[in-house]
Amino acid sequence: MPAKLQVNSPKAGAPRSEPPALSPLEVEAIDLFIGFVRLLGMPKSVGELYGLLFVASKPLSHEALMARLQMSKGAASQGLKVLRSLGAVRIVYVAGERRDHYIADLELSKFATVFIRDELQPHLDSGSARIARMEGHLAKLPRSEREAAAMRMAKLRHWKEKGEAMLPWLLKFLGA
Amino acid sequence: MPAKLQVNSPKAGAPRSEPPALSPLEVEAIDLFIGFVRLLGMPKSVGELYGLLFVASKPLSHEALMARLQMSKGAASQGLKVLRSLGAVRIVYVAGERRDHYIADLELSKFATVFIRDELQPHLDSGSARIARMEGHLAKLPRSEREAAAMRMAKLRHWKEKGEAMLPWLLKFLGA
DNA sequence: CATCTTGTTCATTTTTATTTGAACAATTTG
DNA sequence: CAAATTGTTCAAATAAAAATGAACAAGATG
Repeated sequence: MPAKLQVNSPKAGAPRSEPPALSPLEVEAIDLFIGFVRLLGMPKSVGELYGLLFVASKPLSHEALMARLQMSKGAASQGLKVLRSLGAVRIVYVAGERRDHYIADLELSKFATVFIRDELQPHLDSGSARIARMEGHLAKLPRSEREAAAMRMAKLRHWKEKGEAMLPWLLKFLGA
Repeated sequence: MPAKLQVNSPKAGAPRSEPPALSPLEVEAIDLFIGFVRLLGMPKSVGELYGLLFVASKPLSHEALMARLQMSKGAASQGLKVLRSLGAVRIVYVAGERRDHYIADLELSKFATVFIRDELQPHLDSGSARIARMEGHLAKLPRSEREAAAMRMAKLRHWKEKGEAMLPWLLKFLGA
């Protein structure tokens, strides 16, 4: 339902001008960030919101975002919540405006940092317990299989350590 | 339809014994790799297949995988195709057996390497052209917005370079 | 304090991703 | 070479993820 975009003209009458279409620059930025967030397994609405905010020259309200991206109120609300939680976006006060206004934090590292903390870290952290558990099961294997399996466990441990060694480095790299 | 799993007993009669249930070790491995492949945005069937193969003490046939994981023939075929293309799994010849048999390549780096090559690289590679395009659009912006936007383009370029600098290092790390 | 505005939540719908299973092609076997 | 086995492909079914929109809560405003 594209028609009847918004019926709340500020005071009355005036039939709410359409929000300006997206400029080529904006489209390009949105497209870029859609790809980026998809890579991190996030919904594309998050990329749309961040992309538009990234090139916006001034703070945009929740409603402006929603209107210009033709996105539902709910989707915008949820996407902005995610972006806020990443620290990728920030609410700024705009004089005389009642609505929340958003600006992008330009530190792209925020995305990666949170991804590492929320996705990678937990996997590695639970890894030790898991490997221990697996080594426990090893004992019950027939002798003939035990050695090969033990070798695989060693591989796993090796990779876990490798991952753990890499993360701090990665974070430092990103943070620099 | 769990009944009638397979009616092809090697020679005749004998009503095909159920495939052995998954051992705790296998379950643990499968669970581990499901998480791992999900992280890379792959379907969980791929993780199931690789997980089972990772701890298997001998090559498993397509059919054995399918039966033990209770997965359809199609899913197994497609999952194995993916794993083969990653180099994470290999077909081995088993004397006297007609069916293909698979073993896992234990180099987990294969997953990451292919992910980097297929997902990250292309994004970075298309990045230069995109930034150039965006800088083209910049010229058409009103003076007031141009500077802020130019700054953002600089940020983008910076991150692209950072990414490009990181990849070779990452690959070396993984490959070591 | 009644009314409006703004934003969030969540049940429902829509869209997208994955799996299934049947048709097919290829290969083997007797 | 007919019959049987094995694996792939793909249309259809199912499951999972995301978006919608209406109900609601929390302020503002007069």
